[in-house]
Amino acid sequence: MSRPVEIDRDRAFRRAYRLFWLQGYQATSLNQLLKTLDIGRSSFYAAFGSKEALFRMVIERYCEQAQETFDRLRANRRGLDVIRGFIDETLVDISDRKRRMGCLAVNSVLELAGVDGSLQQAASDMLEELRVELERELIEAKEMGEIHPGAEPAALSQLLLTMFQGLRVASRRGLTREQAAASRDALFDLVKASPA
Amino acid sequence: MSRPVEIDRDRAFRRAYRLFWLQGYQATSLNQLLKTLDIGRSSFYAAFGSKEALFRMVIERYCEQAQETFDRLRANRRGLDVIRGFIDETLVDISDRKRRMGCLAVNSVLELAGVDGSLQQAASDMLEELRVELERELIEAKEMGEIHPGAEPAALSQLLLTMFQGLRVASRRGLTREQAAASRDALFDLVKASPA
DNA sequence: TATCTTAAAGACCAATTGATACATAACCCG
DNA sequence: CGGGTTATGTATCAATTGGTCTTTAAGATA
Repeated sequence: MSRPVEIDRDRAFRRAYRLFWLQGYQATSLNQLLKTLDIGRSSFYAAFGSKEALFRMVIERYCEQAQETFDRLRANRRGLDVIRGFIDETLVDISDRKRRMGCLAVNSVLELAGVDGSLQQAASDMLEELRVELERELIEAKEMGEIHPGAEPAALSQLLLTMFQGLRVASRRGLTREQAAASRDALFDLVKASPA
Repeated sequence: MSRPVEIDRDRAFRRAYRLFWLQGYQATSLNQLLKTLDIGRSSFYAAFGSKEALFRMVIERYCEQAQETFDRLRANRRGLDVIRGFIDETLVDISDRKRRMGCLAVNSVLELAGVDGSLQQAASDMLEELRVELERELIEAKEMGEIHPGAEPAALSQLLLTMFQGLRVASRRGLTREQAAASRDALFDLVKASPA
């Protein structure tokens, strides 16, 4: 039939994923991508369409990954433990280098504000999805009696998301594992106490 | 002696300030700057040195502005009221468009992570300065009995800064005035309650 | 008025941007 | 062993990037 594909698309995608996450969209040039993915220009465009299209896929994949993490955690936890697990996996129990990368969605929302509205929206949507997941677990936590019976999961999820976003900024500023753990604990003290 | 300056440097600077804040460093091209500042290339380089140098000045000015806001607020408030005033002025009582711009320091910390470490550091330093200001007022608040006598201003200032950063992200995502006000109130409930 | 100093306009620069076109090469099938 | 099909390598593209350099112009002083 034809010449077979030599390129390891998944491998290339994973590298692009990491590079975009690390540097952001604008700061990542096509040449750097080609070098990092170790593929030629033609292969790049054949496989991914364009730099922007690839970034879109990366964002999408990032969302799925977060969803998968939630689903996995829910297999053997419930309520606040799910949220705690998510924070641990994304903020505390990771290498310093990875913590430095922050959250791709948060990074993108800020970087792309004045560049590409629809890309920014995609990133923003992901954060809203995260909030919904948080709310879901807060509802569960309320039923389980983990949090105050008068607490409002919707409002509380908003507060949690804000804290999460703030921690991701701190993360990029060099938050240490110890500080991350302390923030997590403070966060949970706060969730359990609210409303006073 | 010589030909007199025609350029309104302050006016140009103010425009650059706003443009960088709105779009970020990378997304703002030199040509767009020249058009917006309404000056020629020569005048630009004579007045500001380079795009990067100008951005540095903008960041610096942004820090001063925040300091001035704090100083002004302290003229007739103390403790938590200073913090509340700061939040109101930077997050609540502003136009939707301005709220959309978020915080230049937060934006820059995320955008410049993979671009220019020293620029990023400058932005990050500003946030640390903000935390120090918050801590100062929390100490005052503690002496005034506004917050729990067992509260630790250092830790609480960290929490506040995290919330602040998170709100600035939310801000760029389109937080409304009402949501901002609600977040502010939730924040203060939390500060007064802590530690439970 | 002639000259000196300096500001501003704009031509020009190499380098890089993301992207395309075309040529080449690899493989399957007949 | 060709032909057909498709993947890859490379030359090339116009546009834009931030920045410099030369020229022109404006005023002050002598």
